[in-house]
Amino acid sequence: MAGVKQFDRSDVLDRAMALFWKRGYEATSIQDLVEATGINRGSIYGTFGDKKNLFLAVLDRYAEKIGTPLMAELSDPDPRRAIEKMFDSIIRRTSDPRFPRGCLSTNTSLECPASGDEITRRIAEMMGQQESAIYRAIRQAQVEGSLNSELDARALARFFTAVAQGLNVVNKAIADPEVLKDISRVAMRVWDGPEKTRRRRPSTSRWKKTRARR
Amino acid sequence: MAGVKQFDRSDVLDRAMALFWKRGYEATSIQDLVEATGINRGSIYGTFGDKKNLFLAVLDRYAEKIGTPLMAELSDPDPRRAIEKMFDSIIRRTSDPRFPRGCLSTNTSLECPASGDEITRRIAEMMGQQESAIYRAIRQAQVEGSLNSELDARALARFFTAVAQGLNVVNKAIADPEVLKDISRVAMRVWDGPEKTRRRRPSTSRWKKTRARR
DNA sequence: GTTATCCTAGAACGGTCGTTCAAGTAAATC
DNA sequence: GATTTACTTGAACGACCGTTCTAGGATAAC
Repeated sequence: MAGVKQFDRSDVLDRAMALFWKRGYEATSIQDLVEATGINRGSIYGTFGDKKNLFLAVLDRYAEKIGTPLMAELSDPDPRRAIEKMFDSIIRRTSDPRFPRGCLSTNTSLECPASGDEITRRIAEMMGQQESAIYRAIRQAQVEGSLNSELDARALARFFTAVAQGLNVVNKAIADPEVLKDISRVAMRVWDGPEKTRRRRPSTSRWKKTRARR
Repeated sequence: MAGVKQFDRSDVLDRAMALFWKRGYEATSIQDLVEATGINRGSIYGTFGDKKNLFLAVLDRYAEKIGTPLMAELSDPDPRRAIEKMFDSIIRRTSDPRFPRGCLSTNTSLECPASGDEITRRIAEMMGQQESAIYRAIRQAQVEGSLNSELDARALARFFTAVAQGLNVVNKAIADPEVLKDISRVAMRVWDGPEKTRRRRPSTSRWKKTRARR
């Protein structure tokens, strides 16, 4: 058995993803990955480079398999429904035993293996994409007239992004979906609060700026 | 120089805390701690036991130095002001160069060095205390009549706890306090949203239950 | 002043970390 | 069928991990 790859790249990434997701980046060793994926050390290094590069490939896979479907929930023309669906999707995954707790990128973000490195940057980028997707959903509804244009779309997007992260953190600590539903339910009340903060001049997401600044 | 301790325990814990906070649990080695604290390996093991026990001592110190002052912000009789102050305190710490990014317990919670171990339990407990403190502030205002008793105090407490965690996550990724202020500001709108979820029968925090279940 | 006590200092432990490499083999190419 | 190519395999690398241990010296007790 040689000369041709004995494994499927995506399959290996999925198994590696499960391990990193469950145990974290630092705590997952190459030996663990060898055992979990079934392929040899040499093949891992030959295919992905080193541990960091493997993890970056895993992050891409994560964005594709978990992130993209999550953003797709935002496609509902009613932004409230859209964001509610996004939260529901997060909460639903919580109860699915196929997935480890929390969120791979949130987990790794806080683990922070050296600030300012490529992994941290990549994760900040993913968070920025999430905020942007929410922002677009809100803005579109405002342009179409179905949502009050006085609302500060950027602030709302930032808020819902933070709540999503909060859900992931809480979920890591406690399993009960009822807690998460409470959080989501209360968060949904911000739409028509009385003190509508004045809309500011349009500003881009700060995520990218931060990334460039480092 | 022997026969009597050459270092101050709290001082060592503070230095260890800074390191764990900045780098995370797994990524911080005993050697790093030796260099940062200035005391010898033998003294660390003699005083604190092993790495895990040292970290648990650091967590206690963290609760004392960071957690307690944060909870104290909740003492304002107006629960809205109380929680606003708590958020402001988190955001203020963000801009203070003396403190590393994020929150030590949130960071470590997601790093998760083996689910169900003592560290994880201890952190879940700390989150539970935070939720309880918020809950008490809300309930008291309801009993005193300054806050609508129809509001679901438990759900609100869970929500504000999650937002606090979300602030910590976002802050780890981006430095801009304006983003955090947006999040806090929007979160404050939930107080008098129109669809006041019905108050449920009183229920204790789920944190402890989850803890016991493991 | 002697003894007992407790802390310090740094060498040393076995184990595991991420990574590399030489040897071997099946498929592809001609 | 010979040669090349590409992947697998498992041993081996040095470094560093968390932890232990021994030697030695300053203090406290008597």
